[in-house]
Amino acid sequence: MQINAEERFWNATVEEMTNGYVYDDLNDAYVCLLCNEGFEDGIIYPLDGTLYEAKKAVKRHIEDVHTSVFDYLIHLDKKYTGLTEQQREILDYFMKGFSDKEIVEAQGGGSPSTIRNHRFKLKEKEKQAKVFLTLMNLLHKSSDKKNDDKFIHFHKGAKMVDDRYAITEEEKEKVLSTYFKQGLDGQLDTFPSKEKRKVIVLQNIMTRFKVDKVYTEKEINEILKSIYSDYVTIRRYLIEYGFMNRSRDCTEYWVKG
DNA sequence: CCCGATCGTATCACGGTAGA
DNA sequence: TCTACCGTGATACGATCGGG
Repeated sequence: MQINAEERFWNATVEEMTNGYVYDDLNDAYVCLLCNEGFEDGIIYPLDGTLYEAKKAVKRHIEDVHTSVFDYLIHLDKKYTGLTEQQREILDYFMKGFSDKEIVEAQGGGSPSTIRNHRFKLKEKEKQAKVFLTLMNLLHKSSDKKNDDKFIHFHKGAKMVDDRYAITEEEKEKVLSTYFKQGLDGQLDTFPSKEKRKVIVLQNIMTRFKVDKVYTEKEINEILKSIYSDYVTIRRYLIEYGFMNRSRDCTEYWVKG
C-alpha cells in the first residue's frame, strides 16, 4: 500500500510541514511532502558533483524543485491557505523582511496604515489558527482513544513481549501489504530486517499452519518453501519467536498454543 | 532622562462584491 | 436584491525605542 502525496501532506504535523519532508518508517526513506519523492536512508545521492546523504538530499531537493516550503505553501490555492489575495501578497512581503513603508513603495501605492492593519489581522489569524489546531487535536485524540489501543493480539508462546509486539492494526496492514505484494496468502517478497516487521510477517505465515496438527520437518519445509526461498531462516525465526515448537530431535513441529 | 518617531491595537466609515 | 464580508484608509491612544 503506497501512501499518496495528499494523504502524507495532510497527516504531517506543523513541524513536518515546516521542514517539507517526513521520515517514512516503513520504507526507511525521507519523503518530500510537496511531491512525494523519496530519498532512501543509507543511500548517497549525487547532486551537482556533491554527494548527499538522504536527509540532506531531500532538503536540497526542496530547494531545487520547490524553491522553499514557504514559496510552495503560499502559492497553494486559496482553498488550502485560507488567505485572500491581499493577505498572500503582504505575507510574501513580510517574508522578504519589508517594512510597512517599503511594502507601500513596492506595491506602488496604498497607505502604511492599511499594511499595519493587515499585519495585525494576520497575527490574530495566527493565534486563532493555533487555538483551532489545538482544539481539533484534542478532539481527534479523544476520539482516537477508542481505536488507538487496538494493538494486535499475539500468540501466547511469544518469549519476550516488548516494543516489537506493540503493533497497531494500521501498522500491521501497512507492513503486510509491503511484504506480501501478491496478497496475504501469496509469496513473501523479502524477509524484513527489522524485528518488529519480522514479527508481523511471521504471524501472517503462521496462518498457513493448523493449530492442532503435528508436522514433520519435511512438511514444514514444503509449506515454507512455497512462501519464501530461504525457508530455513523463516523456520528458525518461527521457533525463536515462539510461534512454533519442535521436538528435541527436530523431526516434529507444531504450532505453539 | 525626555522627546519625538514608530509600532501595535482598536475602532470607524466607506465602497466594492460574492453569494444566498 | 440584500447581506455579510473584505479591503482601504483615517484616527486615537498607549507602549516602546533610539538619540540627544
